[in-house]
Amino acid sequence: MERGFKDVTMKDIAEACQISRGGLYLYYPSTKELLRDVLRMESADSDDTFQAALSDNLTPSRILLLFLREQKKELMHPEQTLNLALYEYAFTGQEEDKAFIKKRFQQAVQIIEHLIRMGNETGEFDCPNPHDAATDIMLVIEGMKISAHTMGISERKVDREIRYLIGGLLPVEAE
Amino acid sequence: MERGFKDVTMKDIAEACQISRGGLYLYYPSTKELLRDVLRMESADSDDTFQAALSDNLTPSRILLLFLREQKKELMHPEQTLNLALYEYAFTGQEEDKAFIKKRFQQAVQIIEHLIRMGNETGEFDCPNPHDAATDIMLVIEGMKISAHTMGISERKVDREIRYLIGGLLPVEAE
Amino acid sequence: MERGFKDVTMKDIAEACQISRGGLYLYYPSTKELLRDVLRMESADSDDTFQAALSDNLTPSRILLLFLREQKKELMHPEQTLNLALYEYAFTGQEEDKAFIKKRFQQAVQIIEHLIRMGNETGEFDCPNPHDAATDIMLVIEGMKISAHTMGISERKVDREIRYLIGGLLPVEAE
Amino acid sequence: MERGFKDVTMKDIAEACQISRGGLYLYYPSTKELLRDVLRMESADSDDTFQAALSDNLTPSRILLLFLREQKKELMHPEQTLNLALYEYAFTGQEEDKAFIKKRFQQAVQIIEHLIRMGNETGEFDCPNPHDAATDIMLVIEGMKISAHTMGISERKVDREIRYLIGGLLPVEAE
DNA sequence: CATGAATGAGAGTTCATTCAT
DNA sequence: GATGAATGAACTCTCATTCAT
Repeated sequence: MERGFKDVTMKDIAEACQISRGGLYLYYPSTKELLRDVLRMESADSDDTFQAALSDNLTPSRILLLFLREQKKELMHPEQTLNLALYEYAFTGQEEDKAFIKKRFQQAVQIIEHLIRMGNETGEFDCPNPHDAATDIMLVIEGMKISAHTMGISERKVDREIRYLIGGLLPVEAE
Repeated sequence: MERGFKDVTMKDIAEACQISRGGLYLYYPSTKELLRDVLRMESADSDDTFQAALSDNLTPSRILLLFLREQKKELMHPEQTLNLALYEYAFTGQEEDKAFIKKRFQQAVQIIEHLIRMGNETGEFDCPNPHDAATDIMLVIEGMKISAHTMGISERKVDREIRYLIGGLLPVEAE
Repeated sequence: MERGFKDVTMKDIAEACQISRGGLYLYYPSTKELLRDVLRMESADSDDTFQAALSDNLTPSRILLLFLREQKKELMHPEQTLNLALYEYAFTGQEEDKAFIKKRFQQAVQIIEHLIRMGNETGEFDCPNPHDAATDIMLVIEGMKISAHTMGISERKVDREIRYLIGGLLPVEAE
Repeated sequence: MERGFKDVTMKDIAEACQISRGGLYLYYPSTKELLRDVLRMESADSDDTFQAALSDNLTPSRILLLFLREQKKELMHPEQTLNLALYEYAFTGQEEDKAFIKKRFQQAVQIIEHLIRMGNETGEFDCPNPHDAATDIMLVIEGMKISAHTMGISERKVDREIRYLIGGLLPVEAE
């Protein structure tokens, strides 16, 4: 979180963990493998959160809103996030790394798509193209994430964007 | 383009320019200042392109399409782009750098907003909220750009997304 | 055999022995002591071989030839030999180590000298200076050993050299 | 000379040369390349000495004796010699290195062979097989060199061996 | 006895940066 | 202006060695 991926050194990490440098090397041969592992753990965590929400019997629009609010939190405090490290990691990445990141993205798209379809059935949503809409939402989030790191993003803007995204899914008479 | 910002060294640049290291230091004290200058030049170039299109008397939807196609080209060949360097540069950046990047982004938003308004007048578009729509478009592009670097993006996906974005602007009966 | 003395580490040895590093340290405090022991064992082995040959009632020239053939085998496959390790060990060595190696060398000289004297008596050999001749033979062998490691040595050359050495011991009319 | 090849570090050399480590790396990427160069220079030096002796119109036996005395000097002070480094270097060596060392050895053999042939003509020597004899002499020298490093060698022994080698070349009535 | 986690010293290596020429 | 040799800081990585278990 503090240094991102490119700038962090094994020394930094060893010191932060209060472990010797040699000791750290017993577990990870480089920052790359280490980050990979950390990302995997984090990924597992957020999956759990998602599943919990789904099994809580909330309405689709409610769950989607919760998801977007969760994203908002991260957008407001990008420096408490591993996103910067993830991006830098991805930039150097081989195909294997790209596959890992792609999978993360597409899982999110699928879940949102699923929510939209459910909402279409309950009448909460009226979206002719759930897959494209879901992809679009995720790309906007991705765009906001990177914006948060590169130029900063205001809370107002995030809120407006969330409303805009949700608005696009609602039936016309509801707008 | 080859190394991004974090990995490139003054040595790399000096060699690529066939200049001595000491000589390079006469012009730039670090890769940071050097990249800043390169980005500024590039920015000026793309502004010119935009202005030229506007003064060519094309319809708003046509210009927007041209703009999106231009973006598509970059998305298909991210390694021939300075985006990676720009992102890495932004990640380390101080407020000054952020302001520079934000300005670039907002100029683009303004132009797109302007095009949408023009399109609303000519009847090509029917968009109740030009500013939000323009912001949304730019965020999607930003999302696709970062995706192109982190996980790769297929031409099909880009095309579908472009259609989706334009589709959102068209009058209902035109869909 | 694989790494020589300078390059081998306690880690290598522990792994090759499928023992823990800590466990290895219970027996040997360093590669030096360990090698010393291995060399001692090997030395004892080759002494036994020699003694066996002597008590087999072969003629002196026969025994000498057997000895030289044994050396030849080692010269042809220096990488299956501890010679490299021995040399590297000797290079770092204190007086104690030198004494050990010198003893090995001089024992061999004595045996060869003894064989030459026996051959002189039976008339197989005609060598006015058995001690010098024996030293000479051992030095040539030493020279070939080091050559085998440093530049390689062909079988033909070894054969020729063996013939040359034996030839120098034979009575003039036998040549 | 002090550390041999395996133990010497770039740091040692940098300090001995009163140069910074980074500075040393400007010239040599590793101790290997550095030693290679030093050996080449030394080799050139000793070639010159040899050539000078040949053109001084001394008798073959005289030149040979001078050569052997030169070798003796080195044998008496092996620690002022690069032999140890050369041996260790050779031990790790690839084919290229072996070829270099072999060439050195064979050049010496050729010169000695040449001297023996000249001596045969002048009647100073009576050696039926100059090539084998020359090889033998060089192997003995090699044997003494390695002995000097591994177990030490006394001046008396060297003298005796030199006499023995020369003796083998002289006509029978001269012995 | 044996293990293996942990430490810490030290080697290799690369560059940002300076400066005499 | 321009060069490029030189420096020195910092980082990676590997093991000899120790020690609690």
